[in-house]
Amino acid sequence: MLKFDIEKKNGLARVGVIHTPHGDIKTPAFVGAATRATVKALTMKEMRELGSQAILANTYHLILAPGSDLIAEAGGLAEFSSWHGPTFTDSGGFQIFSLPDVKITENGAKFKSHINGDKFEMTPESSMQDQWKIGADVHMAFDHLAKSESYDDMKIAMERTHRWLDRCIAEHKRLLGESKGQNAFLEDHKPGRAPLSVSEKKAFDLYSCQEQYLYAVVQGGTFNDLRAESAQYCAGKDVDGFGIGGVFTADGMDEMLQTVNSILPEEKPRHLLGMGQEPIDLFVGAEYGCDTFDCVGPTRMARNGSLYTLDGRINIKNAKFKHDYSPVMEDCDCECCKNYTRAYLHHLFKTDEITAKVLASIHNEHFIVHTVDKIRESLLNDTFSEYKKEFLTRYYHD
RNA sequence: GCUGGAGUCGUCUAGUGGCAAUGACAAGAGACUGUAAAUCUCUCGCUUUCGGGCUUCGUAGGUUCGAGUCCUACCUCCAGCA
Repeated sequence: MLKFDIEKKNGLARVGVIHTPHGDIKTPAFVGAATRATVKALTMKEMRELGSQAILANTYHLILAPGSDLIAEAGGLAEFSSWHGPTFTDSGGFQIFSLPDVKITENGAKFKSHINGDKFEMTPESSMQDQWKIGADVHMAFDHLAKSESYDDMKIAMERTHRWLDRCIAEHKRLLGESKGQNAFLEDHKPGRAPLSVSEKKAFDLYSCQEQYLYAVVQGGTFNDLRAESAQYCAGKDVDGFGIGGVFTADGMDEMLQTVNSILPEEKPRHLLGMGQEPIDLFVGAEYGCDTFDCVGPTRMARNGSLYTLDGRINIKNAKFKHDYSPVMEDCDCECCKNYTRAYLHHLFKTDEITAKVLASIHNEHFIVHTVDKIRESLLNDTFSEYKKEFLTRYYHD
């Protein structure tokens, strides 16, 4: 069982530490989105220096390239990417269900690679196997995303997610073994049966002495009764934590999280999947009991020239920054703000220099990571509501 | 000086009688939430009560219902010859 210590509670909000085989995560924490085993435009060294505690990679992208076998062969995600810290993988469900041609059956999802058209089928079992080979500390269950926002579609997706969750749990346990030395996966490959492939052997050697953990994913869209039902279902399962999926906007998120996190067992960590582009997502998420977050927003915004400041986002490409020799954000101690001016960033963006994206990504990722770190601090100091009010009033003031 | 070619929105470019005029870049603005995203969208002659109005394709004339497109002269640039 994944070890999670709660240091302090305030309503649903809590401050804690997740202990993973690759190190601790002080929560609440923002996890960098490293979809293809890299945080776009940034090195892992830069990620460490800007204060990131963990990264999240994506199973869909990694099975397309370079393949989960290769990552196992390379020694797992942390070793392969040189991150060496706590890692998460998303199951790939979200990506697959957003593809144009995807056939869903009870067994799983059939789809074509967006890169070369190769045919794939992902099932709860295959997602678990791929994640096992990729070897992140925390895996997400393979879930089914609704094809529309309608109640009926949400219900269908939720119910299938629940059935798939049971299969994910069974396969996860089989792969890792109920206890060390009693690995069911190895039992399956006794002499006379199918031998272990090289990558399976490699993965077995790597992970049989080390735990990997599984989070169930709560679905239900914007419907509180479905969210409650989903949370109830997941809460009763033998998993290490929970992902909360299918959330796209902060509107109504407080009520939804209140429903879900009041039901989920308090002692297990919760990850709010994909939210964190808007600071309000992080304040509301933490306030209502989420422990970790991930989002591609900060780095994507950065690559497109939209930079966070305490007074809201600015578009550094705007002509008004041409002669602005102040840092992107006053009192920011990131590598970008400590050394470079808005005018310089403006110039780098206008001339399409690679460094523009690097510096902007450092700043945005730092901004979001530190905003969550400060939320943690404020929860410890009992100043959360003041901090939230002050931050959001200033940030969202026109 | 002669011969040939060329001059179209900030730049390059399409255009061979119905054209405010193609495309690209540049410029200006916007979007982006479990990343098919170093991506995508909009504006880009001047105006407008959004119907339109006005001024444009080196310059000046001309032919024509109508000219960026045809004719004449001139100006500028390029190539070759002197």
